Amino acid sequence: MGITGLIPFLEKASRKCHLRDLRGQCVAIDSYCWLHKGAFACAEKLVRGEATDVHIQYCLKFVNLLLANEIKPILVFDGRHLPAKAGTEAKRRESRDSSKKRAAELLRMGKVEEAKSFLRRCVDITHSMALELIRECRKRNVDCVVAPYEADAQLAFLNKKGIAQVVITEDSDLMLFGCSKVLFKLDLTGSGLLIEREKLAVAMGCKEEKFTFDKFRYMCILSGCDYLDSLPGIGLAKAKKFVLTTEDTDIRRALGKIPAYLNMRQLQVSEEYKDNFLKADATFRHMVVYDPTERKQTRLNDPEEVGTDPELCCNAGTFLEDKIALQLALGNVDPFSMKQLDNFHPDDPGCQPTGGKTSSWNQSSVTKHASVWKTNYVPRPAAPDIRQNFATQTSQKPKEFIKRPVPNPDFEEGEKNETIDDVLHAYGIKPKDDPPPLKRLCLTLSTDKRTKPVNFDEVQALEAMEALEASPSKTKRNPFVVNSTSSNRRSAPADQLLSPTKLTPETSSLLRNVSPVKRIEFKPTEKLSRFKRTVFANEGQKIISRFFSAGAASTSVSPKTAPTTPKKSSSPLKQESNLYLMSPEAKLAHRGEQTPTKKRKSSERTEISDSPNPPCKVEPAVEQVDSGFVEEPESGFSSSQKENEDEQKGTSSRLALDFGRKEPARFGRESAGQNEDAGVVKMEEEDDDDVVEIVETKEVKTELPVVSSQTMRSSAAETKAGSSSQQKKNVACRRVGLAKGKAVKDTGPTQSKLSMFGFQKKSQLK
DNA sequence: GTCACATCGTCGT
DNA sequence: CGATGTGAC
Repeated sequence: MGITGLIPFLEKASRKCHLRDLRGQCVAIDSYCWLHKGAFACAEKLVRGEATDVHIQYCLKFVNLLLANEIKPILVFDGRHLPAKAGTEAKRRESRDSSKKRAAELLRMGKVEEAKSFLRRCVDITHSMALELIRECRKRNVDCVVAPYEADAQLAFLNKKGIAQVVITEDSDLMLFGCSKVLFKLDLTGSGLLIEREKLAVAMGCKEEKFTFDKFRYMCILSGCDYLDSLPGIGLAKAKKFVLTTEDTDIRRALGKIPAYLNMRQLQVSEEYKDNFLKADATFRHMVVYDPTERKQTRLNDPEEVGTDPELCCNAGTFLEDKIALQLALGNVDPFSMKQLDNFHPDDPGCQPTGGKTSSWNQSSVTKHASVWKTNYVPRPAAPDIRQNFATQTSQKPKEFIKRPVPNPDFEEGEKNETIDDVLHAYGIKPKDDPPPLKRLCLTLSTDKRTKPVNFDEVQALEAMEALEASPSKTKRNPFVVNSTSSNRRSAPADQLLSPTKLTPETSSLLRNVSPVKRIEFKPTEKLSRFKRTVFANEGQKIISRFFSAGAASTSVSPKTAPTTPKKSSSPLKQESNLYLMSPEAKLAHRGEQTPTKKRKSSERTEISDSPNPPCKVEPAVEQVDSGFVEEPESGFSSSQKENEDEQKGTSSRLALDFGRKEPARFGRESAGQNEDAGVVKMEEEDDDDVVEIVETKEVKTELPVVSSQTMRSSAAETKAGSSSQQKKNVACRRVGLAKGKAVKDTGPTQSKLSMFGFQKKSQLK
């Protein structure tokens, strides 16, 4: 939920920012945001448990964008749920569950487009999705950290510790956790909205000397946060009024005065609310996080240092033993089941980056950045303006924020100039030859030539090209390059290395025994709005959908693969009904038309490969997981085109139950006690397993018009064929975060993004 | 002006 | 998740 309305509220503390302004810095990312947005592009596949990597590729686009701007990314993932958030999680699950029901109902009614919108809403980001992304990052030497609990606190910790100078997220909560710089709304052009802690006082309309970060945090909690609902009738505005009015430093006592200060006589502040307020506050301040450099869990802030009653930290998480904590932080174990899914270890010579399979745009896919997971990792020094922030913070709240650990003499002279630099950047003025970061920060206005506005596209193109051709031999300074001869880094003594892993193929194959079958029951009881009924009343009969293109037949499917096979719930009788959400492949299999192998014709492949933007194929999700499942030949992940082609050819061999092997999007919990009903989509949980089986009823299917999916696809193919080379270029450009080129400037969104970039200001300057 | 609530969009093509 | 619109005070 975050803090409702906080981002607009902090408008005065924010400014437009482009990634190029963060060059040379280290950025920690709330990866959930990317995964969630990426999952929209392939929501149906995810919900149905089909293999897809669209969401992963989407995230990698951002990663590449950061790399192209010479930024070191650290991807941070959510870990276990805090007890304090159990309610929120339950609500979300409920919401997903109901979306799922409505989607199924709409599908049953043949309203596919409507259903899709609901399918999108019930996608859950699972840890296995995170792990897919983590694996891709590992190949590229891009750091990932799974938070013990919430990614928010972990991000703040990396920021506080000086490991990451900026945090990228969509969640306004990050500000509460005390991040110094947070970049919101980052898009694929590289621009976003930067909110700085240093400017919070301005945003709150509070004098600098009267402002404390506590006041800001109290305000946010009062207005309602994830850990505590607000008092009725209290939002950000009232909360602000209160925290700026009260002089009482004892927050508990102050809370009692809310009704008086806000003229809300009817308002009651119970002791319970006060307790919960203090607990929520402690949760924000002291959540358990992971320190990758120390390889142990710690708290975001030490309760003792700030005098917080340890009792109040009851919702801020508990510590795990170091070894398990490391496994969790590396992403090797599922945070919920704590099952071991992988056995990556940064010290293991067998686990070194191999380079990810990427498009031709990024040949050198292994970054040169120093990994936080390497022993003796030295956090990069913050940029001067960041350091200034920390200095300010230190003077305001000595104990809450520490100074960056490693001072760098290179930065000592640059502080004043950065302000000028900021201004120049803000006005879109940038030197053509952007000097290396460290040097750039030391430039003065008088010595540089940065007076000529530079076309944004050109700048980006230039930078991207530079990044692409970056090689160790270039004279260009890359602040992240690991220099093995560097004196401030030394090899870790062998005895310091943790034993790579105790895992054996046997112990790590926790999926070996997985034979999942989930069923869920849906009753088509919910009603559509009158409007929707009107709109779709006539359309329903014409809807063309691959959901319904697989023909009739409903022979039972016997799972071919798993050593342990789905059992009772996959009885032929049950499988016979409900094919609504079944993948096309599954349906084919359902019809008994599967072929043993899925061999793609090279001619089909050619079209894709020759495109400037070939789908980045990645390794199968099961690659490093000894799941015990039989590996599909050449299955891997496939582009949507590939899926379609397979579907078109009808040569898919995927079995109905196979798609459960890639852990499908998690569905909401089964609502208990529902009766079976005709045309009901069902899921049933068994042994904590995650294979989802959703099938469609015969009866309904016969009511629905089955339209050749060939028709659809041929029209799609026409569209494709018509794509010009310019379009292809545009696509290719997007991959590395370039603006599309002049022609594209005319398009609405791009234009608006360009104008976001300071073109307005430049014109004002004239 | 402020708040609560419902609804929509997030991608990609 | 945020953004937006609407209706209630």
